[in-house]
Amino acid sequence: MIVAVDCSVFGFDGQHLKILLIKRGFEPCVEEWSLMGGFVQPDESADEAANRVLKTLTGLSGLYLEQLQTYTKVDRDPIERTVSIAFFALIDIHQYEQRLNDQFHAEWFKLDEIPDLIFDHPQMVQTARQKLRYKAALHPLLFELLPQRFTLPLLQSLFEDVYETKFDKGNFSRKIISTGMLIKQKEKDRAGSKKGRFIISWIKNITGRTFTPS
Amino acid sequence: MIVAVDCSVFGFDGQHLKILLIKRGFEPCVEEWSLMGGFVQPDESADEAANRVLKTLTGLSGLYLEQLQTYTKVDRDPIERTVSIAFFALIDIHQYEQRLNDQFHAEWFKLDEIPDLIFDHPQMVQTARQKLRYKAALHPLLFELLPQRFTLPLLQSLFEDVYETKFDKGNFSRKIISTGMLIKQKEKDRAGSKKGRFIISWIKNITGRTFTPS
DNA sequence: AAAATAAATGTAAATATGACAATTAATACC
DNA sequence: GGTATTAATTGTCATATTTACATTTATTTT
Repeated sequence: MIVAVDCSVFGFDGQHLKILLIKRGFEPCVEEWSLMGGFVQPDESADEAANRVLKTLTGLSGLYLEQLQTYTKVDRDPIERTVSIAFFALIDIHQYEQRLNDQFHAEWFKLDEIPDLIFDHPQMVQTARQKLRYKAALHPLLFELLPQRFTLPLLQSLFEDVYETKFDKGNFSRKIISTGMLIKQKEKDRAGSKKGRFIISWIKNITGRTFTPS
Repeated sequence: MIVAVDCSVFGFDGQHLKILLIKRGFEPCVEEWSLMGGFVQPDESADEAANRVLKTLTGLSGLYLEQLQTYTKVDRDPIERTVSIAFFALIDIHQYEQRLNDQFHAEWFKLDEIPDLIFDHPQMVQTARQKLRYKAALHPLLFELLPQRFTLPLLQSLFEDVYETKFDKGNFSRKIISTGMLIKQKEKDRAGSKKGRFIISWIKNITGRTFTPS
């Protein structure tokens, strides 16, 4: 039986949460859109395979990567029996090397503009979205989508896009700051603002802190 | 590559949450304890394989079954490269047919008395426990471990065992009743109680209700 | 100086939590 | 019948959290 991995790669361009899809260059289903994937090799685990695939696609290592679920329907791949271990990955979209776009015919899509996908990839994407919301409500996760240095309004707009709602500015600020995960920098980001927004960064691997936006 | 399933089967005997383990009757690791598992056949999905395995082991169909995670370390099986899709199942321990015990050398273990297990099965069990707690806090799940008809004190002792803590009787009752999922029956269970406890049952598939015990 | 806007702070109602006490009800046992 | 036992429900109260909305302060551009 063939074992594959498929990755839902999320990014945030400052406006919207997006997902990275590729146009397949090989059979079956050439020229159709799909998640980026690959086969698990004899000498690697699924995590290693997913990391390898992501490195190839994005040029980045050490991305936030989480196993989602394994898809095993008998006829999910029309050619040969394949089970696919689905992952989702979070990346700082600005670190993504655009030159790789051409090589893999990759493109970022807004989540409400996703084209038809092959196989059970639509399901994978849906499950990935659900899990992202579910988990981000309890764990500091969405920071992975931002640059190391960002601003509070940007963070808020990310949360708002992920949860498709608006949050109160004051409450959001209080809550997010109370986690103790953010470090306010001296500098400001002056782009498109009179006063300028403080740059903040965050502490990875803080133990045990969880939060939910209000 | 070989694809297998392994199931953490949970039951509740009225006192403690327990897990069903088997003593392997075949190589590798004969006579060692392990989760019940099996190989995914060419004509079945992993869910179907898990259900088949569970049917064989417990005599029961339609158990609550949830995919956990897939384990893929290269050398996890010393004989041949095998990936294993881990599941956890919840069963009403009283429906379990004891006669199957002998056939599979199966035994129920309290969670703090689990023997050494083969391969990465200890990890699977740990992940299953975590997920059970995590999910049961937000979804009506633990009912699956009880008979169709049970009592409130029994439900509470189940929660207390799962979360290894005590809950306030009044608060627990208010909270659990406020979900609207319970139906109080006319009859009572008189075993070991002066007054007798009302039999209750629960409504499956109620939409969207979540709860956490206090 | 005026306008803009980020960031922080204030406040108040509504709701939830958690601990504990008290009451009511049903039944077994003497 | 009376008493003990325990299930089930209800009361209460302090505390914490959530949510909505308003205000203040600070910083910078024009």
